[in-house]
Amino acid sequence: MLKNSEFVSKLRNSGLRPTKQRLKICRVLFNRDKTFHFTINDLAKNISENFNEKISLATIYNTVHAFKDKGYLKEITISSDKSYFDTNITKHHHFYDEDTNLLIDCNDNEIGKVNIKNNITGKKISSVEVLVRVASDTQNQN
Amino acid sequence: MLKNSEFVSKLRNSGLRPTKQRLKICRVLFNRDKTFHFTINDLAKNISENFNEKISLATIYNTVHAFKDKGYLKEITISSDKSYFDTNITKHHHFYDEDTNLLIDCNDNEIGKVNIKNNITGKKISSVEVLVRVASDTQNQN
DNA sequence: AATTTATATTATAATCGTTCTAAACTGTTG
DNA sequence: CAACAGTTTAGAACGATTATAATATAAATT
Repeated sequence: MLKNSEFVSKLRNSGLRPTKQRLKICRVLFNRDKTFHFTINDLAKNISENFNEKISLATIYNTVHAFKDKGYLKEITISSDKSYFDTNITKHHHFYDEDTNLLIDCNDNEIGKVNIKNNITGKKISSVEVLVRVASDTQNQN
Repeated sequence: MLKNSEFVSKLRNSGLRPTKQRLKICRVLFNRDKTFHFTINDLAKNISENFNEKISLATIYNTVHAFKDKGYLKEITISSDKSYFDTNITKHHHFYDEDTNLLIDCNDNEIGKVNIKNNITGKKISSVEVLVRVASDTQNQN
């Protein structure tokens, strides 16, 4: 629940000009109680439905990627044709419900720490991500 | 290191006709000592470079997806624009080297069992996948 | 506050990977 | 070997994303 002026400084601090479009997208993404998952398409739809003034699709792509590069968003790839963004940028894992196509955040109550015993020599771990796919009992398994 | 006749029955048993193209792809994918990771593009390139007779790209897509659906291949999605297939169909996890774009299989010596304490109510777990991204120490982290 | 400069936005075109199409071909069955 | 269903093929179509280049805006400079 940030104020507009807070978004302005957040953007300035990361070298992004606080344009009308970026501030609007900030409000849509970060002016909330809870974090959430979205696709570019979800976001574009949300904006076009809830505001009279439209934002070009190219700008939406640019902004989401800029926010991701600055660490304000995380990208979660489910399959080659499904990419979600997450406003929760803390380390966490996900359930993916194959019935509803919904992502659900996990916390330490659901998935214990992943124990990495040996890393590749000379490399540093940049992230560890667990994806648990779930489906209703009656569903086909693979 | 399977013989051609073994591929023929393997295909027949899963309801796939053993066509010339599918058998050639079987030989490229499964006539090896070690399992490996590949992209559709890798495979198409491999075939066009190493055989005089070409296979249509559509057939390569169809075949890889058919093999995946039959459980002879696993798909590993790294990011929205990178999808790999794995001829190792056992349960295992991966390191992804961001410097070289190479996938490396993990076994239990590298990553311990993932402890899923609570699943979503009414759902069954269809898969659990861990992806550990690594990069050289000097690389930018995110 | 006007001017200059750098950066961002826009609509549209271009691109790329993948899937679709429909005609020709091949494997299988009787 | 005839008939049929399944497969392959080249090329078209598609959809998501990125590039383009003109216009607009923000910031820096005067």
